[in-house]
Formats: sequence, C-alpha cells, structure tokens
Amino acid sequence: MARYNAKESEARWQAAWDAAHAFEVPNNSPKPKAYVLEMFPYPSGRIHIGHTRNYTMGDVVARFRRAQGFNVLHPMGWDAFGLPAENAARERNIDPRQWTYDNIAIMKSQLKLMGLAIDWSREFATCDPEYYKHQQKLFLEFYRAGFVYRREADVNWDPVDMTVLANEQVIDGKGWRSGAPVERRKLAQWFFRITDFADDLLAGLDTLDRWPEKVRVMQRNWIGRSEGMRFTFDISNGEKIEVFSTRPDTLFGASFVALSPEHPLTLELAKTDARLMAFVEECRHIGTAEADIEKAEKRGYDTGLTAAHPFDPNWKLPVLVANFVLMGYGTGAIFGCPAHDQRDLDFARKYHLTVTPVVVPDGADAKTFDVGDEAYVGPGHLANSRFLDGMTVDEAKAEVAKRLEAAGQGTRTVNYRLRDWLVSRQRPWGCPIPIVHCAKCGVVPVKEADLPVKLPDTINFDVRGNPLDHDPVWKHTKCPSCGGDAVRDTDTLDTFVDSSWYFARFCDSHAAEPVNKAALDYWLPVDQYIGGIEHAILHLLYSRYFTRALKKLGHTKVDEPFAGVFTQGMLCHETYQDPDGEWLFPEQVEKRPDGTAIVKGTNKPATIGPSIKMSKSKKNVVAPEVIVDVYGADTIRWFTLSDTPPERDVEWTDAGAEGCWRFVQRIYRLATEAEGLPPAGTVPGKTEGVSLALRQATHRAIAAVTDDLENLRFNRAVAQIYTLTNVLQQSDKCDGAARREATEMLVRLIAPMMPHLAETCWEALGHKTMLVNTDWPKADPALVKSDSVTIAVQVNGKRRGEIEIAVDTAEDTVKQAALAQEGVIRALEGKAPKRVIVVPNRIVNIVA
RNA sequence: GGCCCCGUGGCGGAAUGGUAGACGCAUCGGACUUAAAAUCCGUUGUUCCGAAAGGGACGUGUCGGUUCGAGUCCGACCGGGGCCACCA
Repeated sequence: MARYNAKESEARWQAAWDAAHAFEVPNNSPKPKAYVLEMFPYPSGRIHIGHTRNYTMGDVVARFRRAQGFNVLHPMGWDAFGLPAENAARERNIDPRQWTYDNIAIMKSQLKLMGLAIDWSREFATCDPEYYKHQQKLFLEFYRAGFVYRREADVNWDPVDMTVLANEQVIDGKGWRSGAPVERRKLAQWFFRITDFADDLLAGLDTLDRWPEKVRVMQRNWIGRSEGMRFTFDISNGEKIEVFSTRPDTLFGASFVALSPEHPLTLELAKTDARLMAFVEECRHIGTAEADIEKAEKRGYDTGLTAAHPFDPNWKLPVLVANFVLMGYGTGAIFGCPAHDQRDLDFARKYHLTVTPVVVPDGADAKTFDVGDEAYVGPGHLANSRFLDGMTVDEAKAEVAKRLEAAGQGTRTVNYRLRDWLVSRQRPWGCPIPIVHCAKCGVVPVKEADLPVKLPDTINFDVRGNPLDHDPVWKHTKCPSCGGDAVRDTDTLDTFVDSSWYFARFCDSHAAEPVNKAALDYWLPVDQYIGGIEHAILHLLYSRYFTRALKKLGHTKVDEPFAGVFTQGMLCHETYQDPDGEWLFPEQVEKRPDGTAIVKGTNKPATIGPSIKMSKSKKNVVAPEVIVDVYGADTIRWFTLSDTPPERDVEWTDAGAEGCWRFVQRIYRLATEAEGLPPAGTVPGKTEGVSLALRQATHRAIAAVTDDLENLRFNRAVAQIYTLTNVLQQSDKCDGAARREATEMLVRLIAPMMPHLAETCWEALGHKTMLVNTDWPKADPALVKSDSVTIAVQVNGKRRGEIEIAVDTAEDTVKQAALAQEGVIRALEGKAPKRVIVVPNRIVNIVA
C-alpha cells in the first residue's frame, strides 16, 4: 500500500497555492470580510514549535473562514526593532540590520514550510525605512494634535555604560551589563498622552465580549480607576499642599500629612536642610524592584512644618516626608489616617503618631473599638468625627465632598493608576524620533518631505551609551525652521509603538500615507487576534490607545482594533542536563526504557528535568523543520491542535507526534481506498441501518466540527474528526455512496487543520479543483437529528437502567417504560415511587 | 497584601445542572509475518460477589449546603498557577 509522502505533497501544494495567488486578497469584495491576525514575531533567530502553534491556530481560522465564503485577510510581518539585535551586533561586531534581515529570511523560510494561508504580498518589517517613515509621519501628526509632549522624567541610568535601561534590565538595582548601581536621572523625554483616554479605554473594555475575561480584568486593573477627592492643606510656611484621597470620610482620623521624597516642596525644603537632602538621596537609591519594596520599611522625616486640618484651622498635623508616598500617583502627597489604612498604620506605629478610629463596624462600640495592628477598611458608621458621626461611609464621603467643594478647598476627582506612555528610548536600533533641537528655535519637527529620518548606515557600538548620540555625522543637521546648526533627537521610539499600528498598515501595506482610510474602513477591526498572554496588558492597551488616536485624526472609524482576542498557551518540553549541568538539546539525549537517559553517543547519564516553556536558553526546543522533514507540516499542525485546549500550555512529545503521523496515514488510506466508490448521494431511495448510521455520524461531525471551529475549540474539533474516522473505518458493511460521502466530508473537515493532506486526498478522490477553493460543507439537519434516543433511568439519582425510545415520546409512555425496567423494579424493592421526574429525551429520575 | 484562574484514570483531556471519563497518548492481550516494521481486533478508574453471563459499592482536591439529580451552582478550607502590588 502506498504511503503518504508528506514532503513531496506539501511542497507541491504550497507551490500550487502560490501559483494561484490563493491567499492574496483585494481590499474590497462583495463577500463578507474576516481579518485574522496572529501577533507578528520578533525575528530572534529561528522559529520553534511554540511559534508554529500560534500561527497554526490563526491559519485554521483563516482557512475555515475562507471556506465559509469570507474575504479573509491573513497577513504576516516582523516586529524587527529591539534589543537582541543590538546585543548580537555588539557581541559579533556585525550590523544589527544584517542580523535582523538574515533572521527574517531564515524564519520566513521556516514559516513557509508550515503551509500557512498568508497573503505574503503585504509583508513588511518594522525596521524597513518604508514602515518607520510612516511611523514618523504619525508621530508628527500626533505632535501637531497635542497627543505627544515632552517633559523631564526619571529614568534608570547606568552610570558606567552611560545609558538608560529598561526596567527589566535593572536587576537587584544594578545594571545588567555593567553591574553598577542604577541611578534615577532626569532626562527630557517624549510621552504619549494615553491618560487622556483612560476613561474611554476603561469603558471600551465592556464592549469587548470576545476577549478573554482575564485580559479585560488585567487591563482594568492596569488602568486602575479610583474615585476620590483632591483637597488642600494650609501649611505653616504659607504654602499649600494638595492631596488625593479615596477616603475623605476618614478626614477626622487624620494624624499626619506626608509628602513624597520627590515632591516639589520636599526638594525645595531639602535645599536648606542637609539631613532632609540625605534622606531624599537615600530614598532615591532604594530600587524600584518589587522585591525591594517588599523589604523596605516605612521611613519618614519630620519637616517641622504643620498643616492645618481643613475643617479646623486650629488642629495642626505634622508634615513628614515619607518613603512610601509615590510622586507618580495622585498629587504625590497624602493625609495619613492610620486607623483605616495599613501603610499609614505601620508608619504611625513606628513614629508614635495618633491612631484614631473614625469608622466603626456595625455592632462595635466606638468607645472601645481598637484597630490593633490591622487597619479597619470595612464598612460601618462614622465616630469621633464631629458632624459626620453616625453616617455611613458613603454618606460621610458625600458630606465631606459637599463641604470642601463649597469652601473651595477641594474637588471630587477620578484618579488613574495609568501613566502617560514614555516612548523615548536611548537605543540605536529603533525608529528615530523625527525631531530636531535648535538652540534658537527649540524643538522643531522634521519636515515631512525629509522623512524618513533614516538610521545611519553604520552604527558604531564601540561607544558608551547610545551610539546615535555619539555619531559625529548623523547627529548634526540644520534646523528645519531657521536653517542654523542643530542636532537631531537621538532617541528612538519604544518598540511598542511599532506594534501599536502594524495591524492597520497591513490593510494596505503599500499605501503612500501611513494608513489608507478606505482599506481601514473595510478591514478593521481585526476579527480574530491570536497571541500570547504576555501581551495582555501593554501591547493590547497601546494598540487600543493608538486606534483611538487614529480615529480622532480621522484615519479610521473604529475605536477598538481587535474585536476578538484569543490568548494561546505555550509549548513545553522536558529539559535535559549533562553531568556538568550544561543544558542539552532533546536530540542530544537518548532515553532508555527504564525512564533514565544518557547523553547520546556516550555513557554519561543525563538528568531529565520538568517540562517547561520552550526556550533557547534551556535548549528544550524542537525545530519545526526537523519534524517537517520526518513527518511533514500537517503532523505538527495536527499535534499542536489536538488534545489540549488552545489556551493552555501543551507538552511536545515524540510519542504524540508519532500518533499524529499514524493518523495522517490513516486518513490517506481511507481516501485512496474510497477511489472506486460510487459518487456520494447516488444510492436511490432511503439509506437505512448501518448506512444510515454512517451518514448520521458524517453529518453530526460536520455540525460539531463547524461549531467547534467557530468557537476556537480545536481540540474538540479534532476529537470529533477521530470519532468520524473510527466510524468510517468500521463501515465495510455500508453502501458505497455513504462511504464516499463520509470520506469526502472527512477530507473537507480536516482541510483547515491539515491542508496539504486534505488536498492530496481530495485529488485522490478524483477531484480536479483544489480543495482550497471548495466551500465548507453543510450538515443536513435531518441527519443530525436522530429518531430515537437513549434515556437513562435513575432511582434516587442512581442509574438503574436505560431505555431506547423514539424522540419526543409522550411523558407517560416514557414513565411506564422506565418503571418496567428490570433494574428499576429491583431497586424499588416493591415500594411505590413517590415521584417520577421525566426530562424529555434526557433522563428519568424515580424518587422512592 | 489585593484580584483572578485551575484541581476529573498512568498521562493530555471530554461532559447546555441530567448515563462521569468522549477522543487521543500510553499499557496489556491477540491477529497478520520466518522475523521486524506497518496495520488490524480487543483490553484498561478502584473495589466486592460470581465459573460465567451479570450484578453491587465507591469514585471528579477536602468538608458542608442547595436540588428529584452536582465534576458543573453556593460557602469554607487545602493545593497549584497567573496578574498587579507602598496606587492613598
């Protein structure tokens, strides 16, 4: 018997699809549109099986929609700016451009092997000058619209490498390369005004019903909306301090006012107070890493100033500088109410400040209520609070707000955790910020005709700090405004900017303007976006922001870029180490029957570690082209869709891959065996008996697989296909037409998942047209429905028998049949049933 | 510390409040074969009674609750994971 030759077959069909331009789509069509997108990859080197899972899922959706008659946009590109290219360039003394484009070439060839239904005519890399030119145009448009601004901001500064570090490059407060303690330094930086959209970004989440709830919750928390009040304290030196609080009701429980070490007033006071200056310096050196915050104890410095209580000018509160007050949230100043805030309580206990409970839980006595070491944050009634006494928390909040607003001392406000998006990066491998700094004219945008501001042809990494800043030629230019000598902004844009609008560029990758409105109007929003959970917050939030900004500028009519989001799990694999602790690739290890392993070709034992996410560093990766070579792409595709729900992590195993390969052969055999069968539907008259059962199984599979693919339940679709395959394989007593129908449908159902195999089988079944141009099958409702049903019969909730009976049989008849069951009679032991519950076509429960 | 998710055979996992374990992997037994590969048929939650046919009990992390009926809903706990985190 001929075996399926995946290698030959896959190459042949990929060439045929290419020749037919099967996946290139127009930007308009009478068909309904579907935009299917997977998060585009960073070209880090090579693709591993984990990547292919992501692209396979998207491909299944794209092919499925295509078969259903949609005009499907399914593009691919490269998120190509970023640090790994810089590191590679520095380490190997090569051009980051070279490294990146080489990787793209390799990864593209690997992806091509997977047979993805991608419109490659729309491909681009974000490091293409053609792409970042348009990004620079958008930046300037944002600038003119006031969406972008520049201000001094604190950054992580490595004093040895003389560069700014991203937060994740700061390890234990030290630079990851230099090991030097990182400093906070103020630099003029560009920001996107994302906070202007905070409320809208929050409200929009409620409309995203095809997003994972988990992701929406994460975004909600990230935006972090809290309602409260801003109000001012008069300070003994004549100044005012504005604070933000979500608990103005506890104002009579105040025992201090605390300023952030970075608060302007703190810095002013520090000028004449050396000890305060030292304290501020010390706070600055405490890292921003979470672990440090956990350990850091609450510390304060008494300024000697006092603040007058807003409701009682004679009540003076001490003003302290406290290390736990954040400058970046609210106003950078708080009033401390220790009884009802844990941080304030810890602080108050340490510095022996007053603790006055002002909210007392219902049922507790205000005179004896003591918070101990745990601040009370629950509901209750106000006490020790003059005119607020007896009110609920909400009533007191309203009353305080009313009085402070009436007195002009404060206002109700909404505060967000979300900050404006700092986009300046002191990095050479990114999109240059199209701005010129002129001594005379200040900040001047580059003229649009002069875009793109291209990166220099050679980037010299042999310098400390940002090579662009040290470039003797590139950096210097003429002022677009006055024509005098000026310098470029040597920062580049955060690479998250690159990925915040690429989905819009895909709508027309070759448009003369950044985005083509007509194409956006046609394609957006993306109907199904698929990617990793690691992008649940930043990338998706930035893209949502960008889309809103683009809308305000008239480039699109949608608010939300992604109507449906799906986050897929990672691919895992066992890890292996040699006796020296060095990681080993799976192919370097030979497993023995007793469960142990040795280093291949030696007698050295290899330790088998847990199955964890595939990563280059642990070497637990499987290269797709190796598997493609042995089993073909369809086997990988089938494996990554089988068994495990797509949102969960899945473990790659050789045994599992073998199983998929056997299934590929099974399908091929069934298709080639069906060659001589009569066409489907040629048996005159009715089908009955086993043939009817086969036809029913076929149409039920169509219905079930369709439903599962609609809902991205790939593992269940796979199980349905196995079920049909099993029935078909045991159908030698069925008539030929029913078998042919089952075989043809089976082939059409596997097509989105194993497209090459499906084409080959389709051809073997005698078809002259490609399956890729064949519509998705429709189930015959009459065959999906069945005439009879098996109903379980329970006595007191325990199964005692079952009856096979016509669908929709009258309740009484079902009841009688149930009571006549032998097992039921035995279980009843002659007792009369008290009650009989009949759930039509499902179950009978007899209560005895 | 806050919020969220998940606990089902040897493993991955199915199951609109209605026959728990579909489907796959692995296991074991058998057929075909000189043999192997490939393929096919059968087997597999635990336990008890029975020679067998068959029948009974238990079973979805633990303990309660709601219900005629709970893997599914509610409460508490145990275990694992995720996100945020001095956010006032």
